[in-house]
Amino acid sequence: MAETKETALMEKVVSLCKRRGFVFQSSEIYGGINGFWDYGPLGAELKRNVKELWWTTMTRLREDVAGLEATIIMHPQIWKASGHVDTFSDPMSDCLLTRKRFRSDQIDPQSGIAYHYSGAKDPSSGVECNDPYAVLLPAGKPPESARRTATQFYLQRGLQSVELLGERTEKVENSQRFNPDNGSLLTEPRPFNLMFKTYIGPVADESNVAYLRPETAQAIFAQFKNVAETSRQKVPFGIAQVGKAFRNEVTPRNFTFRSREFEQMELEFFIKPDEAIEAIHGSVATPSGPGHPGEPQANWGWQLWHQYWVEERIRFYEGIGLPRTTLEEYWQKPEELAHYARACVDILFKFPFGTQELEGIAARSDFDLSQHQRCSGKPMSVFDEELKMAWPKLAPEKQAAISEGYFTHRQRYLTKTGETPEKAERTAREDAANLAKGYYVPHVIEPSAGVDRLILALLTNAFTEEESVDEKGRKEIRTVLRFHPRVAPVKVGIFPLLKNKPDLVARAIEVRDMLRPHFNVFHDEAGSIGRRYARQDEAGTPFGVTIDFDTLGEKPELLNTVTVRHRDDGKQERVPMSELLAWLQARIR
RNA sequence: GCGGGCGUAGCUUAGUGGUAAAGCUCCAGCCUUCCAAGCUGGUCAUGAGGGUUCGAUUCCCUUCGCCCGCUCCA
Repeated sequence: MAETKETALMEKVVSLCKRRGFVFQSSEIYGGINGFWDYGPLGAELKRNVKELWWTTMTRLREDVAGLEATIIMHPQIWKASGHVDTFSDPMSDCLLTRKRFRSDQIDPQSGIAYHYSGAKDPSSGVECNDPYAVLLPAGKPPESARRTATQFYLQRGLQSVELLGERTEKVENSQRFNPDNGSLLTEPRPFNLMFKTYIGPVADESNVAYLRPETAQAIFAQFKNVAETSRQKVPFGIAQVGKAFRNEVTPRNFTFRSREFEQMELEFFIKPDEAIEAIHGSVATPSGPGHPGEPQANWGWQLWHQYWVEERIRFYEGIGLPRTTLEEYWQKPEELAHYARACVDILFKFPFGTQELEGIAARSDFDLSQHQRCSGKPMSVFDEELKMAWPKLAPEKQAAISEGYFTHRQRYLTKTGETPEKAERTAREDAANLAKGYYVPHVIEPSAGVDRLILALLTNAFTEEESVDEKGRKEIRTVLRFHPRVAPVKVGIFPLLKNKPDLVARAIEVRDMLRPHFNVFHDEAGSIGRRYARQDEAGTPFGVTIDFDTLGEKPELLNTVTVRHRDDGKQERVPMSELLAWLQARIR
C-alpha cells in the first residue's frame, strides 16, 4: 500500500532526524511535550541557512523590502484589530452523535420537546452505559424518532443492543444545546482559544492579559508607519520579518509540520490601490497569462503583484532544492477565502503524509492597515506625490468614476466592520476625497511561509536510500540527504586519509582552518575513510575534502592538491589547495 | 476533543513475575594509502507515576508521548 510506504518513509526521516541531530522532541527527558520540537546541531544549521537565504533573497537582494524584528508579545489590542481575539476564542460544541463541531453561539436556536435518557442497558449481556443523553424533537414529531437517535448514540458507546433507561421529556425554548441537523445533544460549550495567553506583570488577572503572537504579520502592520518613514521607502515596498509564532493547535500532527510553537517568514508587500494606479497611469495592468510577469512595473495592479509574488516564491523554493514537480499551486476558491482576501494561493509540497501547504500568498486588500487605523485611531495612509500630481490632469468623468469605485470599496469595508450606514458613508466619502489629494491606505500582498514545514520539506525531499552490497556480500543501505549545497548544514567534510599519520592530520587541520571562516565545515579523522564519507552523506554534506599522501608530495605534480568528493555520485576530482576556497564557493553559492 | 495502535540503549529488534540480550551506531586504543574493513575495550535502555507482589520491564490503573483515522486548521 502506498500509504504504509509513505508512513515508513516518514518514520525513517523522523528516526534519522533524531539519530543525526536534526530534530529532537522538546523536553524529551520529561516525556516530551505535545506539539513542540527542538532542532539539534545539524537542524539548527539547516534552519539558520534557510532563514538567511530567505532574508537575503527578500531584503538584501531587493531595493524595495525593509526588515523588521518585533516582539512576540504585543499590545492585546493588536489581536482585537486583527480579528484573532474574536475568531480564536469561540465557544465550541460538538455533536455527541456525529461529532460535528459548532460555534456554540451561532447555532440556530431550537425549540421543541427534549427527550432525556439517563443511560441505556444491553438486555442480552446486562452491560450498562450511564452516560446521559438527550434528543430534541420539534413539536409534533413522534417520540420513536428520538428513541432511534438515542439508540444510535448508545450503540456507538459499545452496547450491542439497547434498552433506553430513564426517559423523561422537557419542553425547550430557543436552546443552542442541540444539533439543528439531527436533534442530538451537544457537548457543553467549551472555549476554544487558539492563542496562547499570558499575563504581563506579576498579578495574573484579566486586566493584564496578553497573547503570544499567532502570526508575525500583525507587527508589520502595527509598525508600518515607522518603517515607511525610517526606511525612506515609498509604496510599493515591503516589510519582511522572520520570527516565532504560537498557536494552540487542536491537533499537532505530522512531526514538525503542525507545531504549537513555530517560526514564520513573512513579507507584507504594500502596493497602491488599483484606483491610484488608474489615476496615475490611466489604466491598471493585469496578468496577460500564467507564469512570472517579469520585473515589477509601475502600472501593475494588485493581481499582477500577487502573481509576481507567487512566482517569486516558487523560484525561491526551486533555488533551495525543491523541484517544481514536488510543488503545487492551489488557488483558493472564492468561498474558501477569508472575508478580507481577494485571492490566496497556497504553495503546496508533496510531503510523504500528503500534499500540504508550505506558504500562502494572500492578496489582503487594505483590510489590515484599515483595521489598525480604525482601532488605534492613528492614520495608516500614505501620501503619494505622483497621485496628487496626476489627479488634476484627469478628465472630470474619469475622476468621478475612480472616486466612486474607491468610495464603494471603502464603504463596503466600513460596513462590514459594523459601522452605522451613515458613518460608513461619511468616512468612505472622506477617504475618496483624500484619494484625490494623494492619500490612501496601501493594499497588501502577503507571502507567508512556515520555516519549520519548509525544513521538513527539505528533509523529506533530500532523503534517499541506496542499497548496495559490500565486499563480503552483505546488503547495506546507505542513507544520503541530497540537500542543495545552499541549505546543507555542513558544507564540507575534511578528512586526513589516515589518522595515525601526523602530517596528514596537520594538513587537514590547516584546510579546516582555512575554510572555517567561510563555511560550516566538519573535520573527521575517526574510522576508515569510507565510513567518514558515509557519515557525511547521511548529514547531507555536499563535499568531502581528503588530504592524502599526494597532498604531501608523494607524486610531486600533485603536491598541495586535495581530493574533493561529491556527495551525490561519489565522483572525485583533484583541486589545488590554493583554489579550494574559490572552487567550493562557486559550487555552494 | 473522540476512536484505534504503539512505547526495552542513539537506531533496529530480542526476552522474562527473579542478574535485561544482540546487531548496527557512538567513544577510546591499535591498525588502515579513498567509499560503513579488522582487532581490543568501553558508554548507553524497559516513557513517567501509582497499585498488586517477597520481588514488576512483564499483571492492573493513571498519565505522558508517538503513529493512524475523525475533528480543527484565521
